[in-house]
Order: sequence, then structure tokens, then C-alpha cells
Amino acid sequence: MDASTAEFPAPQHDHDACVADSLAQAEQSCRDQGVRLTPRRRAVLEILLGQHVPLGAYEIMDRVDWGARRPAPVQIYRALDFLIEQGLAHRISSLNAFTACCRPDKPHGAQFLICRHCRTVAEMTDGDIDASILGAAARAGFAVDTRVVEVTGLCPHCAAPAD
Amino acid sequence: MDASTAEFPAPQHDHDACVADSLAQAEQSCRDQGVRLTPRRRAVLEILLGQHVPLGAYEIMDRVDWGARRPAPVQIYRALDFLIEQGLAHRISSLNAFTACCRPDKPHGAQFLICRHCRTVAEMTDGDIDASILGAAARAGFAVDTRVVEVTGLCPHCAAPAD
DNA sequence: CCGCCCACTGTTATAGGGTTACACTTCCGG
DNA sequence: CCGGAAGTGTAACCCTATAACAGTGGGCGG
Repeated sequence: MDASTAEFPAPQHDHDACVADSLAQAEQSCRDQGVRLTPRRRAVLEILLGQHVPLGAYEIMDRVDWGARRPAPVQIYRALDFLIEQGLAHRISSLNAFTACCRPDKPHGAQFLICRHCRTVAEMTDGDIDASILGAAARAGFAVDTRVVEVTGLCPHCAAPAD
Repeated sequence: MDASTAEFPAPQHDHDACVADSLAQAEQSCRDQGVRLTPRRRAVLEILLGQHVPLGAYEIMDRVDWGARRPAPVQIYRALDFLIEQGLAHRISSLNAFTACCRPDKPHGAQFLICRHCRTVAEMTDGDIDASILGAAARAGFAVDTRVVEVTGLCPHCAAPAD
């Protein structure tokens, strides 16, 4: 079975290219699905793409610039709902925070590795984890709907140097 | 490897015995550890044990009866912190809610099956899930600290009859 | 071309979840 | 009997999320 494809982006990677890439993919994906990536939604996505650290809804609210007035929480949540529905973003339940999806092209339930030091999140799609969860659920007679897998610890970049 | 041991309690099971049992185990466990299951903490635990459905901190606050005055949120959280530290309760991140641990005797990281219909939660300790998570993390060079595994869907009792 | 519907957006208010700071009490060991 | 650590009480505050309702704009059938 397909093994883990998780990777922690190096702190110095070319993040601008990283963002441009994901944004282009998102636009393509929305065209394909016949849904609208409006300026509001796009703005929220861009903010999420800005770093590999998840943001709370209120942090997004503070960073977004929609002209005259600071947006209300509900506006942010609406954009987030859309992005999550489209697979362009994920909610990190254990942090009450949100992060852009790094592979919007294929639909997937993902698992997350969360560094407790630099707070970077790596997304993986590991077949073994998925299979073992489905197996255990089946043995309990449980019909699986959604899965939340969030692992906290230390990423390679924070574990290696003096902490 | 040890397979899943999850089970959904039948809606009609003898819940009084179920509670008495867990409470006795909790008291024994606290004596063994040399920590104090004070009346406040015990009250919160009893409320959590009252059903197999997780409760929010504010629901607990409403149900607890500490005499004259309704307790403040922080008092509930302190009791919950203690119970979780002692392995007598768990936090369900995806629900912002708490549930009593059904097997306080052995320390463990657990996985949860959450029924979206009756909201009952079953706790399991599945070695395969654990191993696959640790394996994937190791391949990413990630040092695991804590794991959150929460699966939503339909439990056997809600899937079978007319829904 | 008109008018209607529907998706999107804006505004206000409120419910629910969680923490900080500080003061007081109770328990227990020396 | 005294002092510290653990437990408890109180108040104030911030973060997270949703409900309810009003306005706007564009596409499509008539």
C-alpha cells in the first residue's frame, strides 16, 4: 500500500512559488467544478497559503484587508466553509484553526503532523492509517463518515538543532 | 497485533452498574497514584459517566450541583484537567467535549468512534492504528507526542433500524 | 428587455468554549 | 505548631462559532 507522502517544508523553501502554484491549482479546480472562487474566498485562501502554520478564524480576520471595514467573523467562516467543501483547506480540530490544503487536486481525507515547536503542519495521505481505521471501525460495526487524525510532536527541523 | 476492542454499549444496557463499576475503578486508581479524587472532581466524573455521550464544559456546569452557587467555568476545567491527567476522562477535540474513560485501569492513547445520530462515543485501543501512525510519522522524521483519532459515522444500533 | 430567483455578501447580536489573575482555605509533613 | 503545596472560589476577559435577517448582483426564462 502507498506509504506516507508527508514532508515538512524546509523553513527556507521558495514559499512564493509554493503559493503561486497552489493558487493556480485552486482556480483550475474551481473552474472544473463550476463553483466560484470569489475575491473574498480567494483572499482567505491566500492568507492561509501564506505560511504552513494554521490560523484561527480571528487571525484571518485581522489579516484580511477588504477595504473600508474589518469583516465580521461569520464572513470568514463562510469563506472557510466554501474552501473546506472544495477541498482547498482543512480544519485542524485540535487547534481550532485552519490550513490550506497542499494537494487540492485529488479529493482525500488527510492526516496531519503538527509541530509543537514551530507549529508547522504537514499533511499526509497514508493508506495504512486509513486502512487500519476502516478495519477497526468495521470490526465494531461502525459505518465511517469522516476521520480526524492529528498527531502532535516535533518536526525534523525542530528536533535536530538545539531546542 | 491486538485488534480493535471497541464496542458500542446497547442502549438498554445496565448503565447503573456500568457507572458504579467505573467509579470504583477510578477511586482505586487515585488511591494507587496517591492523588485525591475530591468531591468536586468526583462530581464531574459522575456526570461524565452518566451517559456515553460526551458533554461540553458548559453542559457539565449546568448539571453539577455544588450547593448554593453555580460553579464558574474555570472550576469545571480544573476538574477536567485533573481527570484527563489521571486517564479518567478524554477530550474529544472535534466536538469540544469531554467523556469518561471506559477503561481507566491501563494507560493508553485511545481512538474514538462517534455516532452522528445518537452521539454515543465508543473508545478503542487499536494496535494497528497506532502502529501505522507511528510508522508514517517515523518516515517523515517526526517525533510523536500525542495522537488524536476521531472517527464520525453511524454506530451499529443507529445503522440497523429505520433511521 | 423585464423581472425573478439564487448565490453571495453585509450587519448585528448572541451562544458556547476556555484562560488569566488573584485571594482564600485546607491538608499534610517537618 | 508552622509553612508550603494543593485545592477551591471569584471576577473579568478573550477566542470560537452560529443565528437571523437585510441588501446586492448576475444569469436566465418569459
